[in-house]
Amino acid sequence: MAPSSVLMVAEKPSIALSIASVLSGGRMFTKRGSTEVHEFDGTFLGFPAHYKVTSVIGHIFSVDFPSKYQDWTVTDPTDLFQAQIVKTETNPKAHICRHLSQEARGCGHLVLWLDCDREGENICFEVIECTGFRVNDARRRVYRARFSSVTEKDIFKALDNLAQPNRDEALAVDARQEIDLKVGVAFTRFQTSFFQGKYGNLDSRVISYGPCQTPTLGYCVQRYLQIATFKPEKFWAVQPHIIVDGYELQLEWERHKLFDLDVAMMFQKQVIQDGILEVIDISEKQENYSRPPGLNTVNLLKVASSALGIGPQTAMQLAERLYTQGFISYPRTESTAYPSSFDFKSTLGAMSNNSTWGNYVRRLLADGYHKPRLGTDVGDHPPITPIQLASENMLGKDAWRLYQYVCQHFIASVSPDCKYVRTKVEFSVGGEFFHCIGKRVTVEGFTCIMPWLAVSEKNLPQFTIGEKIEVSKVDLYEGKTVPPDYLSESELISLMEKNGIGTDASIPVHINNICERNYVQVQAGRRLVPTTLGITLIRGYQCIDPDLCLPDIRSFIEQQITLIAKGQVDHSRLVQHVLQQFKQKYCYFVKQIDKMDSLFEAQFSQLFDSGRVLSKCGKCLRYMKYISALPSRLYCGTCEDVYFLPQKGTIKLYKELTCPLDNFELLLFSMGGPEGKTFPLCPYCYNSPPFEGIDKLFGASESGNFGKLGKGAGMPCFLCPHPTCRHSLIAQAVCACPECSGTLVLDPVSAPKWRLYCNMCNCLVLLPQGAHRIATTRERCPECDSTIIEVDFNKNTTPLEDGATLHIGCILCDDLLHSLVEVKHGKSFFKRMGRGGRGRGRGGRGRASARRGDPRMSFRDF
DNA sequence: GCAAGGTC
Repeated sequence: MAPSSVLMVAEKPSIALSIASVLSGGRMFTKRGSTEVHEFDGTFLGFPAHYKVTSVIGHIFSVDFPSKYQDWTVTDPTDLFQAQIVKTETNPKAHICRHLSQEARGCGHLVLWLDCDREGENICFEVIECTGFRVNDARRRVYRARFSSVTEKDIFKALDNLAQPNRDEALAVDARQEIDLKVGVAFTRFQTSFFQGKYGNLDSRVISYGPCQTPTLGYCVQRYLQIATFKPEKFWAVQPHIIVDGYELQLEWERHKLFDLDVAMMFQKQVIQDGILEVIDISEKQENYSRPPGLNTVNLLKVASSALGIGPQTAMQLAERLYTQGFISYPRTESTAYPSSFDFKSTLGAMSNNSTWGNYVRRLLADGYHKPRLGTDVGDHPPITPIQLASENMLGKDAWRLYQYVCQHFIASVSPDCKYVRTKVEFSVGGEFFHCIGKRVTVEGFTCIMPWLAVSEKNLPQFTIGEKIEVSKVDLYEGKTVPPDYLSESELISLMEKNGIGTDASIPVHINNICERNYVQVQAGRRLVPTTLGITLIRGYQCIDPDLCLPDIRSFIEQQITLIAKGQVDHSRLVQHVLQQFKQKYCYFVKQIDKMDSLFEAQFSQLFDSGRVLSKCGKCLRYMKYISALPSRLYCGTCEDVYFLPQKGTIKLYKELTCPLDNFELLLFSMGGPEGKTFPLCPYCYNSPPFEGIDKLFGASESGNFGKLGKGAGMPCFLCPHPTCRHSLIAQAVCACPECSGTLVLDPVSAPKWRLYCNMCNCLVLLPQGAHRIATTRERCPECDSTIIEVDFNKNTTPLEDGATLHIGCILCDDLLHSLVEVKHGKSFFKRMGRGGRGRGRGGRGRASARRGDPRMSFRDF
């Protein structure tokens, strides 16, 4: 009987490799593919079997709305709460689903080695779906391997105790995905649409909302508000000094400080009047300063931010690289407990050849390293440890600093605790009590390797109980309470972890998000300072519905979906119930948005306060202002009208020319880059096309760039069918586009690099270069109906005989003109034009399908 | 254009 095939799937390629290496004893064949497949023969459940071990790369699918909900202008966000959702491949190019389906063919068993958490359980079912296995199929069985580390012992143990995937846990993740998507997208679309373009200096592409990012921002703003509303208070402290063995010693007051000057002065007077201190108690205490447990992601990120000045996003990227290069272990883990099988000796051995800590490590190995602290084992991955020794020039500066910390932390975790003796001497004088504290280190322990954590020693002179000492002076210290500093990134990470906002992998993403959305800025010492936009948003939520920005919103969702995970409630009933609650909150928020808007009004300038004057309004003939903040637009302060403009380019006045239809001054818009189009437009027509159906007639709504710009239909002059205006399509069109159903029009300001561009796609045709002037005429070519153009060559470079400069003809049918034009598409040549080209490349793809409804001849006929 | 979660 042929051995049956077993397909095993892990969450990432590295785990697949580890599992295959263990099960095959290193004798396997590795096949490339979407992800690697490791094959070998062995026994499975007591029978001979052929193994194939492969992996996914995280989630295979992610959720989104169907396309009919994708257009912001037609979808009411309220409808999103009841919308269908679809799962699509997260990374279609990776073809993971196809890969799994192919590998599963002919396999009689599927073993799921996904990470043992809820997300992993969810991915199990994604894998099952792709492979075509069914959970309760007696002929093709599905098994779940449960493992807490990728060690030989654990892998074999898991294989001997195969279980079933847990659908409830997977459904809990489905629920979270749907709730996060619907709530996040609904709020984001609404507030973006509401505020975007309303205020002049509100510069934001999208004003996002999310159950993780918004509470994260909330923490930063909360601290900001504490600082902003802080009222400093004066306080006073009595500070007696004594001189012992020639050294002056300042004593601390048992009352610490008082906020009443008169009372503090009264105590000072009492101490001065007495003038003699009595030692009333001396106590010594052994203090233990614990070595750290194993390093997990969150702690690495905190140290990276606070001590190394490396932000979480960058720190994770560096750690990821160190991991793939084999210098450190897997960097995404919550666990701080080392697996029982961890080989401390060899890891320490690897560390012993370093010049900074090598000596220490060798001593540790010789004297016997310490058992690490217990830590917590979440069952995901072992703590982050070094794997092999690296040097600075192997890694680069920041990667080296991060790596160095991983090494130091590891060594510290198996070092002795630091121990010191704390001495407290207490005094009384004038009925008041004072003390001083000394510290003497007895065992440096792990602080040798983490010197920045060293206990600072303080020596005290010898005192005896009952001893009387003269007070040398009594100061009254005056201080002022100070506000806290802005929230540090490291503090924020702690808060997020504690309150269950995000995970070790996603915490850096959320922090990055609120930076990118312009809600906070990272300032010196990696402290997060909220921007006006960030503050105004949070204050707005606080006015309307504080729940929206509180951390509880995340824990609420988590706690609800946990009911699904435990099988206590039905998945879809719970999702409907939670969404109903959020929908109510959403509707209330929409109803109350004026409250938030009034805060925006106070913080952001109205449109008429900002912008520079650019062009004249055709209605009132006064100048309008150009507002460059996105989305860029014109604002007429007199008419109080807004005219949206094409985005992502530069705009200027076009020679004070005006539109014959509405008298608005024309503008010239240039898209970026050397091959970007430049075209004229009338601000009024651009927003309100004068001829019905114009956008549809010319396909502008599908042409990508123009139909969707700003909030108008987006009709520049090159789409305008005005019969006599010299800027219209009718006047500037030359011939059909060789690439699409558009029309090539003359770029009126392209001299001396004259060119035609397509009014629909990005096809570009270069005209005779260096010509003095090129213009369209009203004549048509009798052969192909293209517009006859007039070229006035430069007299020094004219190709015409006898030094003549003026030539009139059709660029398709006139031999001379045709030999001087060149088709460009984006940055590369794609087609050889005409008969006589001078060494231009041949080949390229075939032409586009037949013209639709454009009577003019095309390039095809050459 | 939008969320949060996995991994690269």
